[in-house]
Amino acid sequence: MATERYDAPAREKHWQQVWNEKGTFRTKDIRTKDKSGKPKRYQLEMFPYPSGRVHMGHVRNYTLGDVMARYMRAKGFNVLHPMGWDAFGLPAENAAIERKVHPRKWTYENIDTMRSQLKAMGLSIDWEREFATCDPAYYVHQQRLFLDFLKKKVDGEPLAYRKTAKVNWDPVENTVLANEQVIDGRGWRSGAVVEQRDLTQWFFRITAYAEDLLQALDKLQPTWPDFVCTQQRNWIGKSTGANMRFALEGRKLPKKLQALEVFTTRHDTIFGASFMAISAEHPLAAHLAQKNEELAAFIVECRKIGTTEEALAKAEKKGWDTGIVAVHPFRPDVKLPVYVANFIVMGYGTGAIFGCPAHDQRDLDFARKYGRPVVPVVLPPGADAATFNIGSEAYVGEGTLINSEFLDGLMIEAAKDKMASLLEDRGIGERKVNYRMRDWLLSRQRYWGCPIPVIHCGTDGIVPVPVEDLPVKLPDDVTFDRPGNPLDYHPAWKHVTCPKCGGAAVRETDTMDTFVDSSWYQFRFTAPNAPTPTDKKALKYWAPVDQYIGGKEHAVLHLLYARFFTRGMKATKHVTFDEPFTSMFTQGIVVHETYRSENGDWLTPAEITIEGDGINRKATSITTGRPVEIGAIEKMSKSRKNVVDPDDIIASYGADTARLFIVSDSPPDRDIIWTDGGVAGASRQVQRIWRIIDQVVERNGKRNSKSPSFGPEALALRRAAHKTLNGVGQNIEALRYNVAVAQIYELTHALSGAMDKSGEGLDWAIREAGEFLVQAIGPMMPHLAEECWARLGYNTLLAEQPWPAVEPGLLVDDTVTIAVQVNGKRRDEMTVARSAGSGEIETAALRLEAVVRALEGRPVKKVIVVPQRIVNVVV
RNA sequence: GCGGACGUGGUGGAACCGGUAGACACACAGGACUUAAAAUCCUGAGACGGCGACGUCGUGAGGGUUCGAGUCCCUCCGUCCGCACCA
Repeated sequence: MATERYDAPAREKHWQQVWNEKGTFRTKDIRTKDKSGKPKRYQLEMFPYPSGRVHMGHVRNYTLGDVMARYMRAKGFNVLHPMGWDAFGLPAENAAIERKVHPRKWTYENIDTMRSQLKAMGLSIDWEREFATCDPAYYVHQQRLFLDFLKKKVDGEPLAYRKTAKVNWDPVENTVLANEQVIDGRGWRSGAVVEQRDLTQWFFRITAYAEDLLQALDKLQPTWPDFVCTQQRNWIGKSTGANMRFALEGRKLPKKLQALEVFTTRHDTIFGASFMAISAEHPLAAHLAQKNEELAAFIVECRKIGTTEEALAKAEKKGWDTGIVAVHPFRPDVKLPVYVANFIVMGYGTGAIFGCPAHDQRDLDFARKYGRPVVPVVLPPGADAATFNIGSEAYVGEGTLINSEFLDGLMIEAAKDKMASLLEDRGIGERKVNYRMRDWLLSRQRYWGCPIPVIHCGTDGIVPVPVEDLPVKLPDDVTFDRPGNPLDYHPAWKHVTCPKCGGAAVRETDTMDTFVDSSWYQFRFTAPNAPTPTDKKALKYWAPVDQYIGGKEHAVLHLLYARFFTRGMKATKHVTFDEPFTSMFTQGIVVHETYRSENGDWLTPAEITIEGDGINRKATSITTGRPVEIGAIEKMSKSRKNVVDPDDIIASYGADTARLFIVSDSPPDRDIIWTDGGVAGASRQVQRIWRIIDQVVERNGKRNSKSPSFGPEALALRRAAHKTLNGVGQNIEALRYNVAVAQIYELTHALSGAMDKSGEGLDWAIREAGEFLVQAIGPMMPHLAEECWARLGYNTLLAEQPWPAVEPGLLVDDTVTIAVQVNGKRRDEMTVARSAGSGEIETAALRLEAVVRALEGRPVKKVIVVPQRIVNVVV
């Protein structure tokens, strides 16, 4: 019996079945059934897109979350740990086009596959709360939220609204493309040159919360990764400055265009202004272009470089002199020529600037090219006003104002303040805060998404679909045999009667961006069957999510959208708080070596064998026997073929091995290199623990009896066991799983070391340490833990056991080993009683032979004693 | 260009508040068991010098603060990520 190998794949199926039958991980409905009075813990990982099969990134994500969920359950929390599917999206439509399979069928087949794969991982998930966002039972509530956002006004404007926006239009596919579908200015599928078209689109007014989303980051910072907070701050892009208006001269202009408004953060430098520049899309440019073909051509040219970002950043600054001039507001005799310039973006500020070349690099480049004057108005500290000159680099640092009349001598901030007040007094400008973030464009001209529940009526305009008519369901009978949005050319679906006047009307055929689906799913899990989007009681108990875990790639969009949506749902009375995720953790990716055959084809790890090690490692193709080049370690991807299928690992080694590999060695937030060697190592550990527990059982210690007195061996083992359990718990809570695993290994060493000893109370201690070991591995290797628990003679489930209480007295040793330094250099160490005082330690240290030798007879100047830590003898 | 993160043995990594750098693991070497191998167990190991006790050096580089720095401060180098003409 003792030498039997643990058959992980078989036993794992068994325990999964037991958990399933007993409903071990089913979370009780808080509204009716749970009366436990336990504190709650909501553990959530980003739900997957059902792309087809589970990949290692999923395995990592859900393992990390499951360890936390299982640990918290053992710690006495009432845990909510749900799973669902981010099921709308473009790949389903691509599959429909390429393989003639309906998006719904494709999606649900993938969900079935992936659900069974996730179940094989042994995740402690309440599968009864599962939902897919493509289910009308889910999106009906999303449509309701949309209608509430449509109605709700924040600062006088509705949260959902329509306006025209530029979209990427593929003239061959006859459809709108997402930015990532535009490659080098061409449609990814058709290869046609993409046009910019104006379409009326739906938006969420996320900018209404720009300031709040920014401010609240300070409160999230301690429990969110720094980089996520900084990226969100940059994305929101707050800048404080002023709007100012310039009178225009030189041509007859319509009233609206007679003044040019600019946004600036450097209103202090107005006396250094030497030109004005407006965007090619500015109304003034459009107006002038009507009667000027040359300008019209220039505008078209500007628009072209707008498609590739790389070119955009490097493109040479170009301008077109309109012949119009702006009057300097403080020096009426100074006229500033107005250019249409390719580096001014319409979407930011007012789409127009005044150029101050001395203190802005872009303006300087432009001024040098078009021969505009460069007058410094800020003098760096210590520089001489008479000789200070701008060369090829603009001065953007601190300093005092010069050449600026009434601003002279002021520091930049003071000058800005004075200038802003002056603008306001004169009525030609005002203080202004600008944000880079734009409103969230949620319209998608796609079939496989949540329909936007409005109706367009010739007489009543935009009419919301009445709540009782929801959901607006997607029609099933659609075809993908021609380009464009199937909803648009469906023969019947969009034709309806107007809910207001009863006349003929048409449905909105746009569907929602799938980021909408994932912006509130975390709340739906708290009451997945509620008749309203959220259930007050359930939400009050469970929300917000205590620990959210997911990929770094969602640092901005998904997390920012979810934060906005929570605010919107608060404004519409669906939730009572602002932030959806109390604590956020971003995991690293799974990477693997790449392999290429002689003719450059990528090969999968399964198609090759490797021999040797270090620089002698050689890879060979299994099918051809030819040498294979071992390439860089990269993110697992289908295109590089460096993928390992989780199913293969689970089938041959078991889920616990995969889970252990995921959590050992690499810190969860860093990238993890998947290697065969590492998997084999994890598998060995699984077997080692199984054997140790077997030995523990053979040893036949009893723990149910009263604790005996303990000899030194037993005491040492008990200390190790209690320290381990304590450390493992702390490290799991801090998501430092790799350190927790290392501590578990230390306990296995202590246990196997004690196994061939004997001593007073040792059998008892071995039994205790064995049980602690099983408890400690529970969150990470739950199947093995159940198997060991049963082997220890229990007929209960380990998953239902509380985390054992540690005895505080066993966490500290009676004696401590402290280092002894001479002049900061370690010379020896000594073991003293923990309670030893400074004087005692000092005398003992000075007596040490190594210390005496190092002193070389020199007089001791000072002795620094830090009890329990270190002694430093200074000479 | 701007912003962020990181840099520790052959490798992944550990080191709470500044207090014995290298826990734990992988790979490696030696040994035990075996006819042999696999599996398993034990031992060794940062580098350099020395038979040895031991000594010197050592956390990307340089400087600083301190009795004491992987940890704090400054400068530089490198890697990765995000944003990218944002006025």
